[in-house]
Amino acid sequence: MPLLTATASERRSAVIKALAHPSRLLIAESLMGGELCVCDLKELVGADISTVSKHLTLMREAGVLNCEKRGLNIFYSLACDCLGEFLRCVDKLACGGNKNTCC
Amino acid sequence: MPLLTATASERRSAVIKALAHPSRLLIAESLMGGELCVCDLKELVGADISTVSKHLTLMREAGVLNCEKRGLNIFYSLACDCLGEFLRCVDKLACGGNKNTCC
DNA sequence: CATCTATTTGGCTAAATAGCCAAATAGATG
DNA sequence: CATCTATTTGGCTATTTAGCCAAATAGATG
Repeated sequence: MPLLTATASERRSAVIKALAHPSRLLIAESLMGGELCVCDLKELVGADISTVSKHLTLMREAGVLNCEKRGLNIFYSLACDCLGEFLRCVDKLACGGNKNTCC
Repeated sequence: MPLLTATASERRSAVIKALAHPSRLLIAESLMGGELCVCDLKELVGADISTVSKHLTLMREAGVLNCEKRGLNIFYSLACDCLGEFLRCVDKLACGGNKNTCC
């Protein structure tokens, strides 16, 4: 399913999904400190490098990350500086979590 | 995996995941206009009511929704008014989408 | 140009998620 | 209290996603 022909709603979901996996969220949070190369991110996440690469591809295709090749390495960075406010909302919700069980 | 004993990172991911599915995102967007009951949301989403109910349970357990029983109906509402800024960031990213394919 | 390094891609298996139907539950109402 | 309505739960199948390994690729370097 090519993202270029996706509906606005599908693209929104793809962006959110790109941040919904624990490893991918960790990657995004780490990139708030500046760009990192794939091998740095592999250390960070602690998974096979091919797994990390696939996470990065998914995030890039969703529009969340940019990448740039310099020398031997490929450096990934956040496509938008709004991640902070995104996470501020997430944390507000995550703190409350599970309190309401009326049903 | 009980959410009460989850790490902060797991709870964050659960919140984001709760908004990452197209039907669930639609539900959340609709609730920005005020609370709705399960049968309203069933119409909106157009899936089996049991499917909708499971989406709602997941969102509630993640902390994204609250619910309240009144009369025969159960009304769901957003647990936090920050969804607007959350989506503002998502849309910034969703617009850019897929532009960068250096690799 | 042969080789080395960093990264991606293909292919596979295991695990998680989504959706439907049928059955159970809880509370309202006659 | 029998029944009705709204919703949830259980159980199942199909689809999607995650992760590993091995192989391919792209560009840098001797």
